[in-house]
Amino acid sequence: MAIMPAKAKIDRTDQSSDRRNQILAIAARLFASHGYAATTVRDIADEAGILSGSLYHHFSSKEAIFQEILRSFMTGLLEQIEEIAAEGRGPRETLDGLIRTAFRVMEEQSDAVGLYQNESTILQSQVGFEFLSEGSARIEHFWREQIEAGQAQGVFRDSFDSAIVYRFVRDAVWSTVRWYRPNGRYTAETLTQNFLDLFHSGVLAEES
Amino acid sequence: MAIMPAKAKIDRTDQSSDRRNQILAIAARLFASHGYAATTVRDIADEAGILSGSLYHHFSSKEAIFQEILRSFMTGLLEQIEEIAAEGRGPRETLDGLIRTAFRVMEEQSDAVGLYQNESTILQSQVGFEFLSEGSARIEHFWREQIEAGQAQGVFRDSFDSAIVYRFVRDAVWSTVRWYRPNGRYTAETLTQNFLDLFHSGVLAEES
Amino acid sequence: MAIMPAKAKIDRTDQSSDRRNQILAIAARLFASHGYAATTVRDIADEAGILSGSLYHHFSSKEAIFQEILRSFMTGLLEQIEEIAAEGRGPRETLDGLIRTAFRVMEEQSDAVGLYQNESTILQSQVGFEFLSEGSARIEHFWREQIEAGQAQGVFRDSFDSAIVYRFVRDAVWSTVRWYRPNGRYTAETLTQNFLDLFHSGVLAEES
Amino acid sequence: MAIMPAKAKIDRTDQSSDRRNQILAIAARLFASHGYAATTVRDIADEAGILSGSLYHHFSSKEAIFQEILRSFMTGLLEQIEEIAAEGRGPRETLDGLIRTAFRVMEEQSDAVGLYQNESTILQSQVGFEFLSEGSARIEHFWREQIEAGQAQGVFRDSFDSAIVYRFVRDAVWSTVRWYRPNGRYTAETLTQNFLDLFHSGVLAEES
DNA sequence: CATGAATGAGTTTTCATTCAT
DNA sequence: CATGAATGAAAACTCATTCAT
Repeated sequence: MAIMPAKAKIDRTDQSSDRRNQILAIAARLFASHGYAATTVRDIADEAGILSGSLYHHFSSKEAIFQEILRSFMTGLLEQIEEIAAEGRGPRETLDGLIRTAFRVMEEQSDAVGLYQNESTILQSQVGFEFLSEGSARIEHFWREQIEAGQAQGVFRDSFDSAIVYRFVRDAVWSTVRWYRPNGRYTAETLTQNFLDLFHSGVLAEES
Repeated sequence: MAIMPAKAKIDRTDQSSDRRNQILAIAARLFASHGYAATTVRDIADEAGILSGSLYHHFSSKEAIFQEILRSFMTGLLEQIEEIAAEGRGPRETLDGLIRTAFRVMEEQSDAVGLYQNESTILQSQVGFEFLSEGSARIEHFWREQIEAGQAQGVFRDSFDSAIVYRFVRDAVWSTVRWYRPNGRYTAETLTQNFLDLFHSGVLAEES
Repeated sequence: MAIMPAKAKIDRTDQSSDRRNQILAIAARLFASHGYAATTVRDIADEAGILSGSLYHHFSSKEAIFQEILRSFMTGLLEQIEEIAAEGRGPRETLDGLIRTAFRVMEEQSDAVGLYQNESTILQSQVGFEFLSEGSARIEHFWREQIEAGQAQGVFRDSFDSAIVYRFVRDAVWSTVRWYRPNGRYTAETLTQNFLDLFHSGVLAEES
Repeated sequence: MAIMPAKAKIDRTDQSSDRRNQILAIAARLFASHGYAATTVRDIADEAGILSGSLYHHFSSKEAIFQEILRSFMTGLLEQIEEIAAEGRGPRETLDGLIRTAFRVMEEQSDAVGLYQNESTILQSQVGFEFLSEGSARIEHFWREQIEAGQAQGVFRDSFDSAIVYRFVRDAVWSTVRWYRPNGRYTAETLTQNFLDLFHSGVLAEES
């Protein structure tokens, strides 16, 4: 089962020079913290220690930077999911794996995740960002297959709708990026544990 | 137990004229769909059928419009929660009530909710928007009291952290605004049912 | 000798209602303290307790208010000078009288004087404000006649140019409006005494 | 005796490029002739041959231009006065020197002087323009020291107040900028001569 | 690669003025 | 007389982008 389509590595100017990546990281952080529209190319250039005009030696436009950040995030995410799919384990183990992965990605790439969380509504139908809907549709499809397989096998209760539950889970997990602070009160592992616990069993105590 | 502080509503121009409210509604919709920064005062004025400068007869700035939308949303939300608190029911019933209310508010004020979801990260530490953190802190506090009371009474399992669970729930519920479409495939009631089911019991089938 | 031309009382809407005069006084104060351009009609209306649009029931434009203030100031000033001229005293007594009068006017109509001091450069060649140059030319003419008469009579030294001295005196006197504070350290009488002393004898001690 | 404080010139963008100075000169002229508020950034840009937005490449705001003009004027003026103070001559010679210098500065920097004359009232208590009051207080202090020293030494008559006389002199001298025209009827030297004559001996002839 | 100067189209905001009620 | 809503023109300022050096 292929989550990702045939590899189509986009490399406009694939001089993955340090400079480029450094700028991408700076931009991701600023976009995530102030919003894409509210971040100016000068903000990015300032932090990179160059003049705003000089950014155009590395990227063709502000939007190109934005796209590249999200595209590489989405590509990486799909690869991770692909790996889990490749393991071919049962529905419960697979979903647990997806959830663990999501929390890990949220921690490791918090800027891209935050950016996606804040701008996705607006991006959904934007030209040039179709890869986002495509990627997220592919992920949703895989998730629903797993949920429905689990329900068919009696591993999961069948009183809920797979699409709805998927979205609740997805949003709850990714939204943590808004309040999770590395080196804060909680570790990503604690979040994962708590989430899986809630996900598996809900809040109610056994009513034996 | 008081969720809201003493009423102190002193608006500089508190003429809740029809025109004002009409403009607020237009602005809320535009801010929610394109983002605050990407919405121009001219967009708002155009939809209101006036010139952009004329907006300043009603509001002192673009940000003032933004603030007023969020402030009245937060005020209304706190009132709703206050009502539930006033009923003084048990933890499970109270939380169920809060969740039902949230879905209802999400449906009725989707613009304000969407706006809050998309811009909250950026607003968190913005001057003039402190009422958002204050309100949300008050809500979180009430939620956690209920969760912990339920755990103490044995109604809820005590294997999870009240703060973490609250945030998962909050984010999952409010995030629905991003994909829920009135008159779409799902009703708000369906969402509520599915959510409560998941919230109460998780996904796993009884392992008897 | 007539300082003023035939009476041409300007009364566009000569309802010298209290309201009008009240507004003129408010406007004069604001124009004097913040400058004409930096004072908005709304500032004036606010202080008058009405809406800015309502000002237009009393005056045809912002500039009309400005003109009326300066015109009535100039008219009054010319009348005062006329009176002194009518006394027909000698050059020294006449100039002393003019100086005394100027300090008195400066004290009594500080707003108009201040306004004139700050905006005169710009107004000099403005259409609609020709009465200012006309009035001030008339005053200068009278002054120079007196100075030159005094020099001819041997009352004043004749080592200086009447036009230059007139301007030094005029500017020194009127400029006091910028720093003189009623009820402050100095009285207008003190200023007058000091000025006359300096004017008459300069700073140097007798070199006997 | 130090008139100026320790040099602390730290400009954010201290590239005294030709372009900057050129723009400053244009702005000074326009501000002086039409007033600060009545001069638009477009007026300045037009004369500089660029678009109004391009001004912001050189200066952060219209007010910043204003400040820079006045600040460099005040700095230069204080330096000149410092030089005179350094000569350490007697009160009469020192004051004569200050007056000569003032007329020279008035001629050489008529725009800045005119600007200061027209806008000082409004600027007096404006944030960011404190250096004006500070500078002028320092100058006043030096003048009064000289006047009082002269009175103590019997060089000057002691029938007048040093503060009042200083202000008369200052205003009479600087106000000439409003009517003095280079290449006009009078030279700056003529003004200086007339002023010193009046300043030293007043208008009255010897009453032998 | 980077600078520094500029463009041009747009933004929010201001404000004198008008006018139906 | 006054209000309240609006106009319309212009203001200051922003910012992505270009380009000669």
